Amino acid sequence: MELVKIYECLCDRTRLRLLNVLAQGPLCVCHFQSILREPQVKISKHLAYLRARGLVRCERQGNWMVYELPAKPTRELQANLACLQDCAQDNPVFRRDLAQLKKLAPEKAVAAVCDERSCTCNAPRRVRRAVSGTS
Amino acid sequence: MELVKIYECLCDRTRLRLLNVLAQGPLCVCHFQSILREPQVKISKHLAYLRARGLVRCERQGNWMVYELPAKPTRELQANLACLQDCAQDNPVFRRDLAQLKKLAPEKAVAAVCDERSCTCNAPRRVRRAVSGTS
DNA sequence: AATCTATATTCCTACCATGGAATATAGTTC
DNA sequence: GAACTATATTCCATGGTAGGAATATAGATT
Repeated sequence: MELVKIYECLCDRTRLRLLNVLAQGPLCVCHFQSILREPQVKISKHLAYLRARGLVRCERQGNWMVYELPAKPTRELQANLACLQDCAQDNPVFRRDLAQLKKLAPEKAVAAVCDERSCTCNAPRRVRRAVSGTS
Repeated sequence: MELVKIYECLCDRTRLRLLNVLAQGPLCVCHFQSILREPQVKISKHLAYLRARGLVRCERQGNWMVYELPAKPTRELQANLACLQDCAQDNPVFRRDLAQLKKLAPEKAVAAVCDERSCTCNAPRRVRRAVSGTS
């Protein structure tokens, strides 16, 4: 039963948040990181989980991987994503995520990829490197 | 997030079948057994799982436990049960289960409890007993 | 080619769920 | 009250999943 696979994807809080944000349009991984404020491994793994089960697709754009919902979802997937959208209305977590999304890309409704040069998502790594240079 | 709990309940094939049948009305455990053709432990455990998470209620009637969907489900639960109903339309397993249900209770759309005397759900046990009596 | 950046994968640990066999429990009937 | 019926619970083994730390990879930049 394919339906079970869908529900398996939906029964994790992080994955629900990812899908909720993705419903607004394609997005790259580091934006997910800063919107959900979750570590890179976690985001990446859950996206892989969703990808393995056909709930999302992804495409490379330079350094960035852009994730998106499938163009032609199953009837079952479509119904459940709509249901999720519906349920997300009231939920403070989901609403906050969408607010964060708008902050990252205020001009267009949807943020696709980070700025050309460097995105600020992984700030900590740059800091660590600067420190090591002082020795 | 309560929504996750709902999806956790939905991500098992047996539980989906139980909920699909329950959408037609209250039902006792042994009817579930014969409709799904699954062993008693399995049915009972999954019903307990659903009960612990508030997806079903139950009430004793003599020897029988009658399970039913909650009278006033959450908005979220309501939405997801409706979505499940929608998805179940096409699914052969779900359809077969409903057909079995109608066979058990053709007169009324909904079967509540087994016959007064003895229900035929647990036939194997009676056989075993007969055998032991021959010694 | 060396370095950097964004993302993925591997390894590990802890936990939770599933399923079946056996057993317990709570009503019912005789 | 003893036997029976419907259902629940316990015990056990197995497998899947989540999360983090460390590491790998692929493309970009210098």
